[in-house]
Amino acid sequence: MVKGLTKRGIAKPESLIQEVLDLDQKRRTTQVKLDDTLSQSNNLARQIGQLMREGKKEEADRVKTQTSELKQLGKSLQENLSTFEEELKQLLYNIPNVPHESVPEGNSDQDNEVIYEHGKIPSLHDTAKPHWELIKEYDIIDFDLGNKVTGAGFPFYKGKGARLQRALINFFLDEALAAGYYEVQPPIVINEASGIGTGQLPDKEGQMYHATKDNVYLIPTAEVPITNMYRDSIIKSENLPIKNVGYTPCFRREAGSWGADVRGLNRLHQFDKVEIIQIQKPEKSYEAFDEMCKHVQGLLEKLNLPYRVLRLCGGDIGYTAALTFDMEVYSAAQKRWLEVSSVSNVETYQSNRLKLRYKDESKKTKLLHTLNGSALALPRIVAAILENNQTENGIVIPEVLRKYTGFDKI
RNA sequence: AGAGGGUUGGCGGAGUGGUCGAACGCGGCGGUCUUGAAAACCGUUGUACCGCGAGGUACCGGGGGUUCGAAUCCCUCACUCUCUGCCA
Repeated sequence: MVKGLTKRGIAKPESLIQEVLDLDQKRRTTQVKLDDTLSQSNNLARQIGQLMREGKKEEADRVKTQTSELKQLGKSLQENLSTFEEELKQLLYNIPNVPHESVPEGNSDQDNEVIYEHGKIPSLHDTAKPHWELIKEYDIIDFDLGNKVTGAGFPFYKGKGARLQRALINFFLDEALAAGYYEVQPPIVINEASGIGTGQLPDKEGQMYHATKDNVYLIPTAEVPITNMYRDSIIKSENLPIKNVGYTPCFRREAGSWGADVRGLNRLHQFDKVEIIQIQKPEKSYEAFDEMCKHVQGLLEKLNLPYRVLRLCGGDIGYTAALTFDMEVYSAAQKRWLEVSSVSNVETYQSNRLKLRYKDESKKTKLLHTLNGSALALPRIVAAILENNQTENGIVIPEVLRKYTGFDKI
């Protein structure tokens, strides 16, 4: 654990862990004392009840005098206990997940490991354009209109642009269904408890749109509502694994960093995504992880997009994840790799907060593992399709999408 | 948004101050009976924390209060339902 947290660049994991252990010890001894005190006063209360029923009022009154001291003690113990519990909770909520042993060390995305590459990087003609020029030329995505109606990062998709988008959503959903996922359409607004359940709160408070009047948040990913479906539940072993897929818009405030890297569709405040999630027994969660990665790779192969798979390093991996693979497609005109999917095994980090459990063979209640992955995030896929498939006389729609789009060229 | 009702164990649904963690029904699990199954009957059946264990403690939407004692009384918040209004 110390090693794992060090990979994340946490300065002194040892002292942090020691702090947690100390606090837990204090919590425990306090609770024992409290339980004992309560036990005594429960006994006295029972005695009084007994005496009252027998009509021995004076005796009951005498016993009553004994209770006040216990009550006082109980109260202060209770206060101590609550304090310790609250401190412990705060401490634990602010510790990220411990990375899987295969996670490489590193501080930034520079240190991520490329573990697989697929497809040939297309060589485009000299006049090839980046997608932000193509969308203007063909009038399929309109940022100016978005600026007018909402603000930066909220584009309009128009005509064949809108239809391409819809085609991709349907294609991704159908592929997931074929792979055994169960389709859900979750709410795209969540309450605070859900945000805490999947770990967006308190860590990512600033990244979500917050409707303060009702204290609800716009989802940054469908992972939040779809995983929170199972908050506070004990899943029957025979119903595992749970495999759900859902399409939703996603909203991210993404404060900071604007510039060339985030031009056009590369980063938006609102975007569409099809998300797959799995809930699986601990011993099988890494099988599920591989299956999910294969599924995502299959999608990219069917779309004929060159891609690579990265194993994220300790410095770049998300707060809640134990292991994350990012899938990046090559966007030929920008000459850049764009992240289009991120598959994570969160292990028990979320289930612990969600109280998401199952009964194992020996009928013990145990925490499940949760996994999530994009399959896929739309805008960058659109960007890559537009750029990679551009020709002198139009943009060629990938074969697999044509039955969804109803046209084969833009 | 206004008025009123509700929130109890996997589900339904009792319970208005004292052995209530909670009747009863359904469902689940185990058993008897049966060639097998159904029916019937008997038993069992929540979660968490502490403890080697016996056992103890907490939880009847959340938080607080009254009381020796609260599922039951009071305050407060949330959610939900019905009616009215508005509305895709």
